[in-house]
Amino acid sequence: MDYKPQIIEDKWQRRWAEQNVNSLSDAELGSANRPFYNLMMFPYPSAEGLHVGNMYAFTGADIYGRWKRLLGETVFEPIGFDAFGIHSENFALKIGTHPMELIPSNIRNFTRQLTRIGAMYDWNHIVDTTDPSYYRWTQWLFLQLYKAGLAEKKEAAVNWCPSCHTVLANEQVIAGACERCGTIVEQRNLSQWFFTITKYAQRLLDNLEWIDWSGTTKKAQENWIGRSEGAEIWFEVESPWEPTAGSDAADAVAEAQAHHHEAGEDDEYEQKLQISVFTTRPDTIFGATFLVLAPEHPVVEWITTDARRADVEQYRDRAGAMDLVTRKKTDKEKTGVFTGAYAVNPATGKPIEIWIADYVLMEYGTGAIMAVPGHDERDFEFATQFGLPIVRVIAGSGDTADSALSEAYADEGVLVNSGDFDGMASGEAIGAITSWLAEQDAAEPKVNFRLHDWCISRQRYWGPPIPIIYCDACGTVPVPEDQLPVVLPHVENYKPDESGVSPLAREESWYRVKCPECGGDARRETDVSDTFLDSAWYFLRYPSAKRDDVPFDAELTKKWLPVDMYIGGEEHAVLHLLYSRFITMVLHDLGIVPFEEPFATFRKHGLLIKEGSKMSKSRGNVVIPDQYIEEWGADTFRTYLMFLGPYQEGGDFRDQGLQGPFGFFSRLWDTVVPVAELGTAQPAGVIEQKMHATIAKVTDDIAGLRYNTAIAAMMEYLNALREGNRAVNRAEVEPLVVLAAPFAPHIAEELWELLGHSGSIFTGANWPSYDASKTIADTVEFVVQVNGKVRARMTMGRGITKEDAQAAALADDNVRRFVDGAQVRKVIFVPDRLLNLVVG
RNA sequence: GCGAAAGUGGCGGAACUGGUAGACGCGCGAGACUUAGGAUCUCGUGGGCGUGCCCGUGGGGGUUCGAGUCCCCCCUUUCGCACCA
Repeated sequence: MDYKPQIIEDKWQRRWAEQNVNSLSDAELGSANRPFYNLMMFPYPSAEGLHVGNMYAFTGADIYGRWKRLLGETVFEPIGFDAFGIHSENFALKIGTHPMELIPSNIRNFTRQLTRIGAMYDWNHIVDTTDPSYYRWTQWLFLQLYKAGLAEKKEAAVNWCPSCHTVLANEQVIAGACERCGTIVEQRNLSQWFFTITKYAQRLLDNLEWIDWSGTTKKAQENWIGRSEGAEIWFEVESPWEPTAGSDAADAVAEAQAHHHEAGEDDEYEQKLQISVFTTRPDTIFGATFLVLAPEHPVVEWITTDARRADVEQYRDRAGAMDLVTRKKTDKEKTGVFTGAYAVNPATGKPIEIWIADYVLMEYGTGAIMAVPGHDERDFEFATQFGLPIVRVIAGSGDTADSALSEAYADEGVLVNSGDFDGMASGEAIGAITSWLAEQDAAEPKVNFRLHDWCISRQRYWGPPIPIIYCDACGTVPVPEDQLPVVLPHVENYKPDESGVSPLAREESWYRVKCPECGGDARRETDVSDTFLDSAWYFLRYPSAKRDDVPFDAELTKKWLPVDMYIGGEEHAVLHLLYSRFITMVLHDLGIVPFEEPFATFRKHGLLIKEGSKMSKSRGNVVIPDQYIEEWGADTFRTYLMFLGPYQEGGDFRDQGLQGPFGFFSRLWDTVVPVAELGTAQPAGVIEQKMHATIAKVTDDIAGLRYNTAIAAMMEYLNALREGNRAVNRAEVEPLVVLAAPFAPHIAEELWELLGHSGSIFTGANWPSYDASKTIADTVEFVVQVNGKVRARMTMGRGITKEDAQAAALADDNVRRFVDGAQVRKVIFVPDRLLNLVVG
């Protein structure tokens, strides 16, 4: 009887489904004593089907879950579909099938594939983000944030493809062009909904200290949040300058005045406009020889002089037409124009020119910088280009106050040309100058974050409608919670157009509604929300997937969350994983969930490559799991994926490699089948030690996700069992079947049954235990070195003394060749390992 | 540019707090069984020659009785962020 994986796998997959082996009933969910929530990142159900990358992630997570289950924990391992979003919609447009038909068929295909890979998913607790019973609660979530003042609508620059008539995400713009049609993308200002995640920046950063996540993932979040400390400094715009009464400019001045009055200033500052800048280097302020504003900075139109207005307008138009990706390219030449206006450097009291340039971004800091060309590379380049003054205010070692600058000196040093601060170290001067300016009410210490507010609105069709109604009388009105979901209507023409609004804005019968407050005529928000909002809370939904009265049941949430183990790709380090943390933190603050971090443990898995190169459709080297599973069986395929490299680092997929695990399972089969007839016996002496050591190693390796070495250890053990053609007994082989079960569940089930057990190995077996004292062999291979070089290896009893070892070593002919005639100066003895004789 | 990780046989990869480099597997070589099997089983497999030695973990220094592992400098690759002030 040969090993026939396809027959076995079919049998057990059928049985698991029929007997509900892998799903938890609601009663079990509610009563579990040792709940373990084992989560993997739910897939986007693409039309291409399950990718080997998905399977790699899922298999690694499934092994962990199955192992926990064999350890006696109640493991909840759900799966779902992240099916809304631009990818699905674009693909639907391309092939001309409506997403409402395409997605369900993709999901059916994924379900088939996910069953075939042999993961123990709880098919009774599926989540599909496009199901109204799910997105109803996504909309509910939006309303909670709205009510908490964390959702607001404001104008923002977005990428717009004039050919596809749509907004594009930054990732969809390749070298300034639309990824689909190649048209050059423009910037448009559209009114967008934002979640103010920036209010949580510091906490999101602080909690990274204690959550148990892969280090690289934490680092990526830390960089993305991008905290920088420095100062905000105010530069007065020089008179003569007067705002027109009632203008925005006048309001801005009034605001500045209020600020000064608050600070107890007298009226000296009346009628003055100030431009605030953020800098991490206030120590260089004496070298700030001009200001640069982002072209779209609101102050620009008020301060520009008549003589310069034409040039300024032209430059602003050009910058505005440029797409965001090209604009942010670092290697392009610096451009900019002078506004004609001057500001006063608060440190030197001297007037400096105010320029606009596209290298200054409105979205970071205050949208304006003090340019210090002597000590900032970009400012240096700009000043050189336009002949602006460059002053040295920091001296590095060997520099004097007058040393010429051939390039920006951005390092620390000693202050020069800085008035009373000359001679101070730059590090110290940061604080000293900030305080000095603060006394004059010209600056304050400031922490700035790179993180932006999360723009969640999309002018698209395939997403959950944002549950907001606009009423002329009442303004912005949230849809009452009892009227959720706002169902996404089936729209024939869901193609985005030139208008800059969602296709839903063409559905008058849908967007015309009565105001929930006054009953008057009103209009729905026609934008839908970002897919990342769907995935920012799905893990909360799984245990309560079947509830339609609440988004998540309080008791179940308390019992099962935070997620115990979350495994996923590093590509989501900053988006999904950050948004989920933010949403959870908000829900915590609103008293809705009792924890503020959603994932107690997160481990990233590595990336798979194929025969040394990246997998891609264009290379045609994408591994499709189905073919391999059909050929080799799911057990072999799963095990090979885990064997080809360290799980957290990824590895190189080579077709020939499948032979290894397949041979292992064939030999395991050949070894166990004859044993099934025999009774239980004690493991043989030599085998017993190896068995305990193997159980210890496999257990430890799985816990650390070192699956490749766990598999190697099982192979070694099987090789030891088969060595010398001895009779193998049941006590030697049964633990191995259980060790292999997380990796190869089907063959493990079959062998378990052949060994005379009834029911599933996952409910019937216990993870084998080991006796630590039995993991150690009685003899060791002992090494003798002379001057650090190995001269002999000898088998010794464990615990041999230094004296005995030395005597044995000196009795060895080869050792003697190197020792005789020389003086032994030193003897190094490492118990049970080696003896090093230092001679000379 | 900033941040992170990694460079080990023909290949994928092992190697605990410094202590036998190359576990396990692929591939390859020889043999056994036998004859269309992607088999199975035994033995071998880092390189070099003088067959017990020499050389070997990206390169160069250093610490040490002993370095893949620790320290310094350099090179290369991959990934993330990037005109972030």
